[in-house]
Amino acid sequence: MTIKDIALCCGVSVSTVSRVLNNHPNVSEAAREKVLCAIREHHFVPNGSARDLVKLESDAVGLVLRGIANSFFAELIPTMDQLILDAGYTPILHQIRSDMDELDAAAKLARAKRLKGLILLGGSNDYTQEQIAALDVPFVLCTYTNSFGNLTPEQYSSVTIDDRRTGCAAAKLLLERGHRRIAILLDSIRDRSVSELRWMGFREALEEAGVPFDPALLAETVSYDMAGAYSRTKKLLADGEAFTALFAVSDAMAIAAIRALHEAGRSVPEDCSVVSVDGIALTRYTIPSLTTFVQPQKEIVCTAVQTLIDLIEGRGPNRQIVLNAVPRFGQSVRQL
Amino acid sequence: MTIKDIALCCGVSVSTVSRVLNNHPNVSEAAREKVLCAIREHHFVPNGSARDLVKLESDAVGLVLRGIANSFFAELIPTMDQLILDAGYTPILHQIRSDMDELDAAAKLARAKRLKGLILLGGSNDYTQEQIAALDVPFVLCTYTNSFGNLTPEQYSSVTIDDRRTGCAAAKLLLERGHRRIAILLDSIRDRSVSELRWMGFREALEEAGVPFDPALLAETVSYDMAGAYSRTKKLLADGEAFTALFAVSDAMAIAAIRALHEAGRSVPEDCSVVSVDGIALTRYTIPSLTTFVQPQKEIVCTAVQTLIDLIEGRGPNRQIVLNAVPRFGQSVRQL
DNA sequence: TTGAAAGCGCTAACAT
DNA sequence: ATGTTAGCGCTTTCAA
Repeated sequence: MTIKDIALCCGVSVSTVSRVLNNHPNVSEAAREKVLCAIREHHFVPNGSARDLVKLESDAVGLVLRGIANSFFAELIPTMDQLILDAGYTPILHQIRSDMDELDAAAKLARAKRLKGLILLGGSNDYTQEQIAALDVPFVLCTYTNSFGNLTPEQYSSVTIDDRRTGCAAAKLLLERGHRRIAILLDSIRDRSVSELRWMGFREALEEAGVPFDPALLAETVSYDMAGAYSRTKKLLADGEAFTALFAVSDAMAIAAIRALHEAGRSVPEDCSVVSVDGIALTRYTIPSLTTFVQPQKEIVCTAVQTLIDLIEGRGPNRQIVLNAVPRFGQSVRQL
Repeated sequence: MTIKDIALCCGVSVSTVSRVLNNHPNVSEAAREKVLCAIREHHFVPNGSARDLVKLESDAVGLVLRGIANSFFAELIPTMDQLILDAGYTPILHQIRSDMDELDAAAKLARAKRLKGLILLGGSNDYTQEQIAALDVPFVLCTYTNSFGNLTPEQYSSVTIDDRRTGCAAAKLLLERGHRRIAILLDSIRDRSVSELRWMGFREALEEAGVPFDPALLAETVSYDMAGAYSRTKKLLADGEAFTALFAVSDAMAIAAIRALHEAGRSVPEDCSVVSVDGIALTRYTIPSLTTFVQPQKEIVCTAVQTLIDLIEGRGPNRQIVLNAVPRFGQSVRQL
């Protein structure tokens, strides 16, 4: 069923059908009625590819998401979707597998679908000039800080919290409460992701406080999921190193860690304090509720979308926006 | 940048470029090399719309998801994606807002994108013949049971657990452990969704056991999120009706309820047992871990994809598959 | 108010 | 092995 079929069965030309489809003014009531009727009757929906092809301009912006199962990002999507719609654009969600290069995927997507812009959620922190150059549409990196110094501010836009500073603040929060032997649970200290940055901040804070860090308290997981965090914490406990607090780089990891601690007979916060980062909805409800550095979801979303729209509509230069993650005090931390 | 530009700058015709792009055999090494080089240099990516338009057949199957933030469904997506790819098709994720008609959205999507098939995740349980008729491609309803009897088995395929029976089993599990005053936390008892079905099973079990249900123990939330479940449980507690157990129709709701109980000074399972449905990854890690009726995610995904592929490739008729949700015993239930 | 026709970028049949 | 060309379904001038 094509526009031609509809035209045929209504005794009008394709242009008239097209006009009706696009709410153009110059169509007689009679013709419009006839066409609409045929459309309803045949459940006709115009072919998107043909439509997109013929119009040089698209109004689509891509949302490239790494890992749909990551609650923090999943929680951002609905609002982001809505804001993009409100701005008059069409959001296109695209999730990519964790083993793929998100910038490459995004660049291809942008070209293949003629996107107006891109928002990248949850990528790495270490992009090369070349990778960035491949993106020929405006884009905003969500949760990226140019911490490895490869890019210049003119080259990219970003909205993020300061991961390093957040790691630092988390450590300080624990130090201030008397903790000295603090374990850290993270993905990897050299994956150029938030893990590495939060780890750097964490180390800094300890150093500044003159507290030596025992490498035995560094717990790197293999995978970024709860199972990995759980078993790694088990191992940490089995190794027998003493610690009174744990910093987990994500809420999900913290929850898995708390379970491991619990099973080892160590209550949180009585026997071990736990602090993490993200502030997903769940953390208000767990027992104990989590003390976590909340990423300002609403602000992140608004700023990211606004920045992108400004770029698309030529209203502004690339911007790097760094927001504050503020601690929300739950029940997972205690004073020593 | 189009295929024509590449052709021009390589001194070949568009067909040669197209052949290279599609790995066709009859291209000389020299030409292929030249073209590939130009493609790399210009970061050329063929226009997807033009491609899709020209080929009558697409290999796309749509995954229509209601609510990306729902962990249960979010956890299914990656595997489903992979299985679809393995079968030689291209998955297209499409999330729709909760206030939209998912069948209508799916039908439009199928026509607009010439989809080969559809998998619908997390819709309602009450579709009309008309709605179904609008779908002109094979489809599988994931978590649908024709419980309101509008459809005939020839009309649709589905993969689901038996929600009614699961509600029944949940109630029985609690009854067997001596509970008589059991509260139930759900979305709505008349939204034609899983809530209503699980509620029906729950009532059945009570009746069968000769245990009268106190309407004061029916807790309907306004929204399907944790905040709603939390405040509704608070209200239930404030109302002062006694109950020794709670059945929550989803894990997320159970977790929120446990927090509300906890804040009211009632521990789980000591002062109140809690059982739920879904078996999301998280439930193994919460404290207490949840006793929950686990939906067999892997089986659901495999069966759904297999059924769809069979339908697409004309290998089978519509099938309705009902799987078992089996309880996984956590720490949230105790014997009275 | 309407229709005829060009062309969006690509693939594939056909011709060379 | 390579080029020429006819559409895919639609929107949009332009002419009537």
